[in-house]
Amino acid sequence: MSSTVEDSRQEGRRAPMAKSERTRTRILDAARELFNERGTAAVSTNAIAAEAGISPGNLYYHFSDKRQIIRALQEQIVGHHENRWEPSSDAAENLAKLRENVMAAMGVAWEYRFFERELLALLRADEELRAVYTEVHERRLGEWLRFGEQLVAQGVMREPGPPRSLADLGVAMWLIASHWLSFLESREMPATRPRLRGSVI
Amino acid sequence: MSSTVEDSRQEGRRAPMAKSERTRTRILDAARELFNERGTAAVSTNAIAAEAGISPGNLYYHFSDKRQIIRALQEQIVGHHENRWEPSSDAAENLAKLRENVMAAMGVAWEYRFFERELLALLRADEELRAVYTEVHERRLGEWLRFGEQLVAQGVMREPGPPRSLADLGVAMWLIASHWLSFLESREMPATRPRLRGSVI
DNA sequence: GTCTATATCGCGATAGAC
DNA sequence: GTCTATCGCGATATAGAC
Repeated sequence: MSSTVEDSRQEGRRAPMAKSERTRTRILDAARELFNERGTAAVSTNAIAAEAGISPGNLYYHFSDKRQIIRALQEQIVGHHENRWEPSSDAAENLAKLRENVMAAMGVAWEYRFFERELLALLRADEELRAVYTEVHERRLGEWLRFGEQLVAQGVMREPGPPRSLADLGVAMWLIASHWLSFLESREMPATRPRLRGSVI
Repeated sequence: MSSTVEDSRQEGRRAPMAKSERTRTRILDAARELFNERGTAAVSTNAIAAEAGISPGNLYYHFSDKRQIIRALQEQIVGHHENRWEPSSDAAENLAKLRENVMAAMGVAWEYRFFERELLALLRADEELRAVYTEVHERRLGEWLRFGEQLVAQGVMREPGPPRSLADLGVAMWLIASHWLSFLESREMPATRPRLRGSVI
């Protein structure tokens, strides 16, 4: 369920949802689930409504468009990645944080795996989506770089030798983190929590 | 164009194609191109026919189904990966082969990037596709393992320390090779040949 | 082999009742 | 806010002429 990820970084106690807000959320959950299974293009708004347990028409009260649904899901993803990678002056703490963040990134990548998968097509089809994506990832890579430099400075990690850079390492880690669980799934090894833990070290 | 990949492993001189065969090939090329751009579900058979320069009806003379087209593309992919990873007794030769194969894998992954991207959805939607996929990848991983063990035995490579194994390393390399170019593309750094070379070392 | 024409279906999106 | 009904469109797949 969505809760696996949902809980990790939200405020401890959630404000009671308005009725409208709850429906909106159920639509997004349903859409995410179906997108992951079949891909965005193969999922009709009708199917989303059915999965969410509402009428087709009602869906259009909350979202003007399928694209709007995808954009809303993107916002959720961005939210999940916010405010990690603040480097600490304590080396052990940073190492723990590194592990935790890679785990978290894997979890998010899994729950929203349709997004990484269809990334290029999605970005091509929606300029607004692309704008947000580029901006966020620019920022994220910068954060990772500062964090990585700190790790190197603290002797927790060796800098990769030329011609490879810290940025390259970041990219490689990002690629692995975002696709590892999907890979397991494709090999018919269902991605369970313990398996996730086992994947990180 | 497709030739980038097409040429790499085929017999030196291609037999002259029958008219039927040529149309079939043009359909597959068109489909691959469009699938990569927009994703399989978003591409109609009409669009494929148009891109291939034939009529919608004609397409159904050559393929009974969109699924059949995808299956045919899968066969091409499998063909491109056949007969690499035969370990040699010469260490330098193996190292060169490792590089060459990673490059080649990247190239294929790029030309057929829709396939990796939509993998889970595709496998879920087509039992036959899944059967071929599992079988081929089982075999492939075995080949890589024997190759990797040879590299270790020849002192070209260190075995990763526990709890990571040679198989894990293979998976990580596979993930990177299959997604690296797509990643570059998503960052708006178009994947050119030189960039490919630069990516491998 | 290839074309044009067409039947059938399901999707996206809106209108209007409750 | 939510539903049902419906319009218009485009997609798949087939039929039949050339």
